[in-house]
Amino acid sequence: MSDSYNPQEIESSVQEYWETQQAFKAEENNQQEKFYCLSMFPYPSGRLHIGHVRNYTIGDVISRYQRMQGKNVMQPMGWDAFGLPAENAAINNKVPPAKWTYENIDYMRSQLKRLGFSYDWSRELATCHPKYYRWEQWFFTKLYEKGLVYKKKATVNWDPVDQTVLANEQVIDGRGWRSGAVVERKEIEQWFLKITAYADELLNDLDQLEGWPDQVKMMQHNWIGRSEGVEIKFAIENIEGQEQTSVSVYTTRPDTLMGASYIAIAPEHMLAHYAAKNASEIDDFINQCKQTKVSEAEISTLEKQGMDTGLFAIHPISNKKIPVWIANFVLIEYGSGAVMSVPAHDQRDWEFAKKYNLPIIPVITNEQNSNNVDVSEGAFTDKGWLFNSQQFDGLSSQEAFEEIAKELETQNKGSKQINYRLRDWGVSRQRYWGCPIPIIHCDSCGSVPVPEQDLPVLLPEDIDLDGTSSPLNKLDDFINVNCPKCGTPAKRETDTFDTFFESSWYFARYCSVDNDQSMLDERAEYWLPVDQYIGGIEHAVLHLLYARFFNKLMRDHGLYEYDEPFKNLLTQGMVLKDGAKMSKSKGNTVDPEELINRYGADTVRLFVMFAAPPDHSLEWSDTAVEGSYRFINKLWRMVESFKEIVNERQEISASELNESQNNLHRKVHETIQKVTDDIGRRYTFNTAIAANMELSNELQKFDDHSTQGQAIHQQALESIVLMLSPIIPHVCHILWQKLGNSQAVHEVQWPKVDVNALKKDNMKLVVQVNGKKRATISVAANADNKQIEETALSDENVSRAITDKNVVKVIIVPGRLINIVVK
RNA sequence: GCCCGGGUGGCGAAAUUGGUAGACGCAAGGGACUUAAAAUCCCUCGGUAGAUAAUACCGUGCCGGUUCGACUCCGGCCCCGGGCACCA
Repeated sequence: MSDSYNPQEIESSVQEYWETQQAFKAEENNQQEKFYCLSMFPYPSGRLHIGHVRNYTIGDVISRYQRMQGKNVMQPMGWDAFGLPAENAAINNKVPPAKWTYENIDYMRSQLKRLGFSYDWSRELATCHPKYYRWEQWFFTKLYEKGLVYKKKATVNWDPVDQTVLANEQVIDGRGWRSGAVVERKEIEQWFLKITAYADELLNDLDQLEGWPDQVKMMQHNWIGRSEGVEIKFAIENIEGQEQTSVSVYTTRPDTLMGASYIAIAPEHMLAHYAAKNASEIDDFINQCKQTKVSEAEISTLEKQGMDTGLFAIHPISNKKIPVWIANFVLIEYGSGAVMSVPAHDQRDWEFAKKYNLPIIPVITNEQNSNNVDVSEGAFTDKGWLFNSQQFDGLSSQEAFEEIAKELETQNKGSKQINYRLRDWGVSRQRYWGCPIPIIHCDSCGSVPVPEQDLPVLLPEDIDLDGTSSPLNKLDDFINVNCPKCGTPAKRETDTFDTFFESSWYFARYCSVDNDQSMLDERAEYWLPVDQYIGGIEHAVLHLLYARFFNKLMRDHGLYEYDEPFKNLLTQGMVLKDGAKMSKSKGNTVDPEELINRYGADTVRLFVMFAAPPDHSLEWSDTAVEGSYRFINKLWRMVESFKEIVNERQEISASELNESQNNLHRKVHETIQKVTDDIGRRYTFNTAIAANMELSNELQKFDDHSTQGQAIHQQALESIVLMLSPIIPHVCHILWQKLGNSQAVHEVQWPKVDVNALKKDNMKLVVQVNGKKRATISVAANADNKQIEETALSDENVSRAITDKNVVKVIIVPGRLINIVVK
């Protein structure tokens, strides 16, 4: 009697086995090569979605594969537990965010366990727990002492009805999502981390990251955006007595300076406020510009609008007067909040100048000693040679860069400067469900960090939320404290950290998760850096840049020595259904739990790995899941029926194999070679699975009950079970036992390629004539080019294709094809 | 708007360094087994012509180029997706 495949039964029993054996508990061991495999931890939103399943299956396959390669593997899991959704749930359902979050964590943990991931659960962490966040509060106070933290005004989305700050995603068509009020930009005091102090290192160290996709490195490179240019000071006319009597601009194209025809400033610029004092239409315009949310995408897609301030700037070289305009697309956050506009040589400036009838002064042409450039249809943005530029005429753009910078420096009106697009990291959030910023505001001492012995600053958990302002502002017990320095009554900071703060260092804390005496310890030195990090491509810049930054901060604080946190990075694509990202609002989600109930975890894991390579987006298909289930059933039956014919384990004797045994033997080792490369190097799990399916198809046709037949058959089945065990671990655990093995499959060594088995007597070559396939020929594996050519030319189809023509040349690509070029 | 990806049969995909386009799977059609169904097994499966053959031509978003040879490289365009600093 043979058993039939019952996924529910075997999965729970295998999971129980792993748990009682503590099979995946990781311990530091200097005798063994370590492998730290990390998947981006989830936000505990309530239930796992398919994107999680995909991400964590990839991580688990890599972990199990590396374990079979003999590595000491650590794969932890935790929860990115602070964030907005908990507050929304609290408002909607009257349940405190902490309760909601911890309940979600419990549920999602049970879902992860049902999927059979090989996590070391003893290292689990949740960022909303004081045991975790106390260390980031501590670290923040250390950064404060080092001068890497400062306070400044920054813009937020303000809902004037709910009296609350809104996240960008809470602003819909310019209105607050709850109140429907038109949102305004508002400036408030916030804490910043000096990430710009590390801009050069963050940029240069990208070169070290050989295991990162070029795409991600390119995005970070462009995000940091290092540029070399000149900062130029334009004096403002008739503005004596004001705080600011000039305006600074930064340009990467000082060679176009003589073509500057106006200055554009941000609506929040000090000069804009000055100009608005006596002109109500300017004031109106500034207010109108405020009614847009704080996002670069939003601002750069706005219709370009501007208003003349009536002020004039003095051109630093020509001393001519040029007007100062307010423009809605100039960002106060970036640089000095002002730009010099050269409409002839910048497309955006050109469009603005056309719209408002401002002068367009061409000064660059693509021929030397010419003044011939057409800017009637658009700006000429290439570099070239100067004209119309006084003493700089005839210089190349590159020469002019130097000469103009020198002239400005001499006159004390500007200097060469390196600039970054990267801005300092604003970490303050005006929200409840986050880590309290450990600062106390004292009237006489200013901002005072909370002393180490008073940490953690606990977030009060039993609260009500109503959607207006932060509840921390209303908790007198929380706010009213004595100043740690002078002891007089003071106020506690009520802002919390950006949740990126927590996710910037969790990778390190897993190593020392139980340490209540310090943030990290020597165990971090053993495990770090992360050998393989896996997560969504949507994190390519922000999270991954902040984590790299935090890593350098921790290194510079002596917490450990490594420059970069993640050696290898795999960015997985989105999971789509009907061509759109799965989301609750679109109603196109698939609940993995239902699939597990129906088919078992192995089928779900197999499908998500088979449907597409990990970095592609994955198009969900319900029917295709059936196919994965069918394949597992087929594999099960193959093992069952093999057990019926086999008497006892037979050993392969290579010299005794007949042709079909030899062919299968070769196929087994070709498959091992391919699958090892696919999983170990290429991360193309889909083709690794396909190769195993191909081998299974051949094996199914193999009906040879002889001694050697059984030996080859056994090896083929065992190889398939071993190679698929990282992907479908439960069923492979059982099948491995059924094949007569006592060791647990996750502890077995990965199969090795026998190079002798790969040898072939003949090879097939394609014959092309003028690049078109005309025939396939078979020649001896050691045939020389002359023999290959003769065989090819004697082929019937080939000779037909070249009749009446002259052979010009013959190209032979070893082992692949032969191309006969004729005329 | 800016930065980064992607586009191949009815569908998901494969083709790893410029060398046989469509492996593997899904769906579909035909057949075997069965009283029947499910399950399983076998066959066909990019298009056109041809006889369900041999074979020929066309075919990897569009237009053009380089090459003996282009899904792959180059130039230009169209469409889709990700990110844009307070979603995570």
